[in-house]
Amino acid sequence: MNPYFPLKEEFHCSNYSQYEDETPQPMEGLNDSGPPPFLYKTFNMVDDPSTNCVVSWSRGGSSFVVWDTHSLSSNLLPRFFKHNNFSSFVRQLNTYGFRKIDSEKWESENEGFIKGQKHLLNSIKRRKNTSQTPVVIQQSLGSCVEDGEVDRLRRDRRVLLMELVKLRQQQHSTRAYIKAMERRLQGTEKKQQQMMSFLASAMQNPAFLN
Amino acid sequence: MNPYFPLKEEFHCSNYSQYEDETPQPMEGLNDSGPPPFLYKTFNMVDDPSTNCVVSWSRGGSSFVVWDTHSLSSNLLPRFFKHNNFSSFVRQLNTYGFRKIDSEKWESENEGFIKGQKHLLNSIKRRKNTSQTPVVIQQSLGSCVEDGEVDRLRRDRRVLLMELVKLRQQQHSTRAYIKAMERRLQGTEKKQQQMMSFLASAMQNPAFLN
DNA sequence: AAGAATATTCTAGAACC
DNA sequence: GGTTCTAGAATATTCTT
Repeated sequence: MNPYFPLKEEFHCSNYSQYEDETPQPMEGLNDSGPPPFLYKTFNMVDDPSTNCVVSWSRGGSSFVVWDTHSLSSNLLPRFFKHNNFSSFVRQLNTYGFRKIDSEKWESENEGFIKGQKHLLNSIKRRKNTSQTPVVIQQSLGSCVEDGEVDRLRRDRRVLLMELVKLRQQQHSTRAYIKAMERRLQGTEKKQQQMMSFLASAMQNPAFLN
Repeated sequence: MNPYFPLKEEFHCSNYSQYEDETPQPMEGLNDSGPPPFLYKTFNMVDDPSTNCVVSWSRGGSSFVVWDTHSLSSNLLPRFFKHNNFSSFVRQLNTYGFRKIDSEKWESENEGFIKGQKHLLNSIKRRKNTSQTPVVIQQSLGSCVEDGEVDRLRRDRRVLLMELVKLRQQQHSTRAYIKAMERRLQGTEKKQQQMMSFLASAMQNPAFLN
């Protein structure tokens, strides 16, 4: 599976696409690189009305449906990505937090993946790397105490100890991260509360705004 | 994806199958339930010479090749299994210890999966245990020499391993907690954004509030 | 060019049946 | 045990600095 194939087929969907919207593209923060390639590529793929018979937005526009997985992998994926494997596409979706939401159809969803809201793609975060743990714990089944046994045991213990130290360090930094996040969350929720009460006052006395 | 579709296509492979062998079927132990369904179904599927253009044994017969994944999933899988998803098929192969051995072709292998050796299927074991606490540290009762040191080392190792397992579990749940918190934070910050823009509108046009 | 981030591939975990 | 969906892990590849 290492394809560089040209595309052979064209689409002749019964195309009910009425030149949807223009996705105003909110002029992107000037020094912002924009959403990750995978996200905007997928967005464009879903958004293209000429391929709605293969993949399209759902009715509400808050998710998308792959109507023909074969055609998607054979014809669409290689247009946008460097492969034609549906499973690779799915892996990426999961990495970016998409969820399959229908056991009958192939329909997937993500809070930041909304029809006409391309700017929301920036809110989608890729899941981070999990800890690189080599794990060299190999088991042994020495029956009696052989000459190498003691050495091996000593080596094992050393490796395990190093593992432990590393894990503990990881946990330490993780805790720090959690603390920071908790503070952030608290702050945000407090601000939200304040804004709510401010809004309430404003609604009771609109003059207040001036 | 919950299909009960009839099969539409037939195979017209340029069939170079010359009535291979008869797979002597070594009369199966009488009180033996035989290999798991997945294995013999897959074996039969691969072995069927009429579908060699879709899936077949490799030249040596020690592995098998899927030549057409689309056709396999659409036409062959539903004949043998209760689904038509290539990924589900692959999942089962992995569960039974098969390995993909060629990055170009889709070729997979298992020591017990050999052309003409159906009886070997019985040697293939399904993987099950999840948290493989892999090390079987058996305190061999009759340690031969210098038992003091060895026993202590063994005890150390056991303790360290348990420590490791515990830490890993902790980390796992910590990650879950972080994930939950990240979601929460994201939601809150989004709401806040929305409220801000709402407020902005309201301030520009206070009548809006009524 | 090193090092980080993202993409692709293959395998495994986990929930559900 | 089987099917499905998601995640882990190992490489590739690309982007950044």
